Amino acid sequence: MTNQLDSFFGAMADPTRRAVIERLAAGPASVSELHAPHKMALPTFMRHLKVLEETGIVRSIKKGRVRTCHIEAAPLIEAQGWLAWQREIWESRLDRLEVLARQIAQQSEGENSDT
Amino acid sequence: MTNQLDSFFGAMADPTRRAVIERLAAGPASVSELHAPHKMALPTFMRHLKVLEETGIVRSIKKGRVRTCHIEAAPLIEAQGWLAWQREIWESRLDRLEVLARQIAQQSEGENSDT
DNA sequence: CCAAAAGTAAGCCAAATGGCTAACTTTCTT
DNA sequence: AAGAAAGTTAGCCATTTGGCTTACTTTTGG
Repeated sequence: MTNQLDSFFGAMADPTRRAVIERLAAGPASVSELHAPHKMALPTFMRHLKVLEETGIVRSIKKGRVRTCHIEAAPLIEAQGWLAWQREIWESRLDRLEVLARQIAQQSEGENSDT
Repeated sequence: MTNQLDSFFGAMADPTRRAVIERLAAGPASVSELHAPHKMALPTFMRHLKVLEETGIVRSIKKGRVRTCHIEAAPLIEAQGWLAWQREIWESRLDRLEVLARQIAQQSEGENSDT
């Protein structure tokens, strides 16, 4: 995936990975602790963790045989910023759009609007 | 994908689709207009549009032979909300985490922290 | 020093994703 | 009525993704 946002959104698109984020938001945890609530095999789960690390959303340090993971702020902030930015732009003309959409809808009385 | 957030993040993970959102934030546009800046084949592009529609991020109405697309607010707002929520939780303890991480790092002087 | 604990590594498989072409439908425009 | 314009359908293909098992390494507790 090309840039920061690509990999970030890609990482967040999976429920397991979002659950890990939610858990880590409450504080750091070991791989096994993070794995416990998920019924998939450990190696499978590890790959989700790896995705999060490669994206920079999660960091980890290994002490002895235990790897402890924690959240990294920057990517989340960037993504939130992008969404906020988009929202600003289109919200500033949302009322106009609604009007426009309604006009088009009325002009096309008996027509398909979906699929 | 299970819930709203899954499909939303999934949709946003593709650069073509994000570009479409960015374009549509500036105002509605026809399929061909949206397609123009992208060098992929039309049918391929159409499938990106379809993903956006199925996710509810984009709506469209067809009048005559032209389909006009516009942005839908709700999903973006929900996603932004989720991110903001996460951020709140973990930012409230970020300083504590930094301290903790540093402690662990020091305890494990000559060890691997990655891979 | 030996076994359990905690990760890692390697490889296999099915389904989903993202790209293509070719052919078809519907709606203008002339 | 003919042809261009704007989508749409269908089907093909390569890569990626997300899941699994089996086997291995490194710590650590007894």
